[in-house]
Amino acid sequence: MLRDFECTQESYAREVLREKGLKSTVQRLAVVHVLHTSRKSLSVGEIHDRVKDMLGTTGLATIYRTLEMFEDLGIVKRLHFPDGGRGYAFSQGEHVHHMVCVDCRGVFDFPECPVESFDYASVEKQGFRVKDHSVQLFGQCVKCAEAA
Amino acid sequence: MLRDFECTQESYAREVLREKGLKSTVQRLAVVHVLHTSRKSLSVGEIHDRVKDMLGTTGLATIYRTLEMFEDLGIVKRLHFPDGGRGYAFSQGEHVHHMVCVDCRGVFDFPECPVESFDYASVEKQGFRVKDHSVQLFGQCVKCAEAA
DNA sequence: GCTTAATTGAAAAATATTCTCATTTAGCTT
DNA sequence: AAGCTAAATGAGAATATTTTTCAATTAAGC
Repeated sequence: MLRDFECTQESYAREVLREKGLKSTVQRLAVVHVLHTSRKSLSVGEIHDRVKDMLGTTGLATIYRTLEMFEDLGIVKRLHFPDGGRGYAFSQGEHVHHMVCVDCRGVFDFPECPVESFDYASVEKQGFRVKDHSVQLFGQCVKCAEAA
Repeated sequence: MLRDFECTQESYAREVLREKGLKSTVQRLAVVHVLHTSRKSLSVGEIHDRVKDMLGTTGLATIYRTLEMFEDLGIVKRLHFPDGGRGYAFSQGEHVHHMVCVDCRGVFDFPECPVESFDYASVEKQGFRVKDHSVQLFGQCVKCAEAA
């Protein structure tokens, strides 16, 4: 049961939490740790299991609450896979997009935004006011491409 | 209990189904009808309710099975909302992206692909082989913007 | 160290999704 | 238009997922 797992990402999370007047509980920091040390995105159940490994008993509801909160705070990103599955990935900073390997669910960031330069004219002609967007690339990472 | 609801979209679905050797059941065609006549994306429950209105009794499992199949066939698109909700929208043709109104869940197509011209170089430098992508724009439609 | 509001855990409740299998039906074939 | 057959459906059980409730615990400021 490991408890000292503090590093950059945990400090970052602490700060975001403090700014919002939220508490930096061991459970929350453990979620950050689990996510940022994982190369691949994790399901709620996987996160729960790993946090339990770190802290001993931990309620599943806490994981759900933490993930929802972290998503609002921009600390984690929820990913949607073509097969309908969901995964969570650590995501420091605002505007980062992700590509995910559909085989291993590995997550790779890319900071350039493919939509940035897109001309919304045709869209806004319909009166639609664009406020946000989500972009995900799907494919295979090196390892999985080689394995296949 | 309406049963003659055949029009372009239903014919299209029939054709796709026939090509794959799948049956064009009333339930499947009803799902197509419900989706393409709806301006907004619908949840599984909403689709089920509306199909029941059309056909009388209809099993929920059938709705799930149909939606999964239609997604594979490219007839419907599953959308993911920022609040975690999911919705389904009719989506004739291959490469169409959607913007969704976060208030009314209305769906608006746009055929131009914002990612099309994106240079994957930085991404593929990492060895990642991009095979597909998902793009969704979030915002407000005219009506909801005015109402707010 | 104390205090207090925020957070957690555990279990129940509410939802959502999948599975099973007997029955029905679409799409041939004749 | 009746029969055949594999595919599809319905009903409900079984699972899985997510949310809620509330008493007990804990982080953070004093």
